[in-house]
Amino acid sequence: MERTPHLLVVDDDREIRTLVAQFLTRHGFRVTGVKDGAEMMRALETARMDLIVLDLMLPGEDGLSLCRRLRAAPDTAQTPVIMLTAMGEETDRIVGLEMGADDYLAKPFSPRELLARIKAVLRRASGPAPAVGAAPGKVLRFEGWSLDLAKRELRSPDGALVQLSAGEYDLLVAFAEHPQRVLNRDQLLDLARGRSAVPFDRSVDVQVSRLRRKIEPDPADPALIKTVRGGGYLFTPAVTAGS
Amino acid sequence: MERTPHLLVVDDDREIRTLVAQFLTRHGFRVTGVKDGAEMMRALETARMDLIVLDLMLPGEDGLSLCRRLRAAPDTAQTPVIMLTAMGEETDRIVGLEMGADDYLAKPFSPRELLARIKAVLRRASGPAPAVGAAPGKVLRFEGWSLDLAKRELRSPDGALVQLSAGEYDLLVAFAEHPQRVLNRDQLLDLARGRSAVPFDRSVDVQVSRLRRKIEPDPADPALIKTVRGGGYLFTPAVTAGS
DNA sequence: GACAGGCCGTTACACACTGTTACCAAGGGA
DNA sequence: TCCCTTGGTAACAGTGTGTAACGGCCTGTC
Repeated sequence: MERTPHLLVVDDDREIRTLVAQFLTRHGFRVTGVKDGAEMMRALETARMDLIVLDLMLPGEDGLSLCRRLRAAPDTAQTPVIMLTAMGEETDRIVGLEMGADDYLAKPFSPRELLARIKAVLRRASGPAPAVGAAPGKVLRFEGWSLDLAKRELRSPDGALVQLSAGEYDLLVAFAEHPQRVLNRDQLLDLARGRSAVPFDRSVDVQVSRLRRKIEPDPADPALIKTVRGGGYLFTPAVTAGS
Repeated sequence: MERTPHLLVVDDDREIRTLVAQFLTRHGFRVTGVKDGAEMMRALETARMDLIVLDLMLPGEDGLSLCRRLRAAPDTAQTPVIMLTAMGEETDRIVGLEMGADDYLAKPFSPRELLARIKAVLRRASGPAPAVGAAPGKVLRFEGWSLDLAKRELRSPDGALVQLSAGEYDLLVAFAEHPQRVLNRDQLLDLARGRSAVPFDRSVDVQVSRLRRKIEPDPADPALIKTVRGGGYLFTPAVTAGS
């Protein structure tokens, strides 16, 4: 998505609305602020929105009901919604998410957190809708290597297909999606296997060793996957995403 | 090994400060308490902090102003701040968040809540991965040497890769990021290891000795890392940051 | 259902790293 | 000069990491 994402902020508190709008504008979004559901609908008729920040408590029709209506309309069924609620009540969160909100934020919230969640939701939404078994058709490239996320294939700089086991592939994706950042064993286990470490868990070390054997020019002196003693592992190359 | 997060508590009420510090220490943090902005700035010069708990009402410069200054300085622009205020006024909250605070807590607060928020903010701060391909690897150069922070690599003036252990690398980064400044053993330990010194701690001396062996032309008469008797060590070269 | 083959977690051992200790030398005040 | 303090570094021991080997599990084939 090249163009500036356009956000719609729906909140009846003028101060919050303005503040949030200013903050998000400073961070590179186009922002429209409205005070209730009626204004929201009018805004949606005139412009396509990339994401809606929706307060739960609104005069007139409340956020939940509006969210349901958004989901029902074909034009807005796919538009991500982040709900704001005054209370951090579990039930609100559950109901909000059930109504189709993509994320939820309890007031008082920090603008930074809202920003982070907006970015996360947009990132999630920007990939093509996950069809059956299809990963986003993305290719990650680093140091001549290319990692095709749709095909689950790795090609070496000379274009040869490198056979990776499922575990090696998942680990490499975890690394390639978090480059130049030290990842500890827990994080890697979580990213690649979706589980957490048990005491004396050495499985990550062993998988890293196996992966290095396949992608490092000199596995004894690794260049791509560096060990950070006491910290974890670091994927050193700059990674670019393409298709 | 996760390093213990180091928190800075800024509050002019000695009792609150001590109480909070004790509580947080019991829960596994390293805590430094100071009473005003001047002391805060001094503390930040000597140690890198992972999070700052900042009272709004302070003698001298107030919390808001300090927060703005923290955000403006490159070293602390990323350091999370949690604001404490005596009044639960909405405007204070908003202004605090606008100044760049990450979270906000109204006095009187329960230590547990503070703890929960600190943990949440730290989780968030370490949180989402930077966008793929976004991080431009920084390189520090001095006297022909280049220290690649993304790859964790050191190259000598003739371009050869110099193998450093994790500890040697971290120590060198600490030096290179604070050149031409005497750093005492406590500061070096904090910068490079994220821990504080125990009595009779000589580990810094030993690591410096090991590092010198690898980067000094003549380790017996060091030129890059000078010893300051009774003071600490001094990294003498001018350092330039590039990419 | 039996079997083969590959994958992956566990274990064990070798080796590298790092904090501690000890001893010696250098620095500096009296 | 003596003597105490401070720093350099060798030696050692505890800890973390690399990786070979093993075995259980799953999958595909017949």
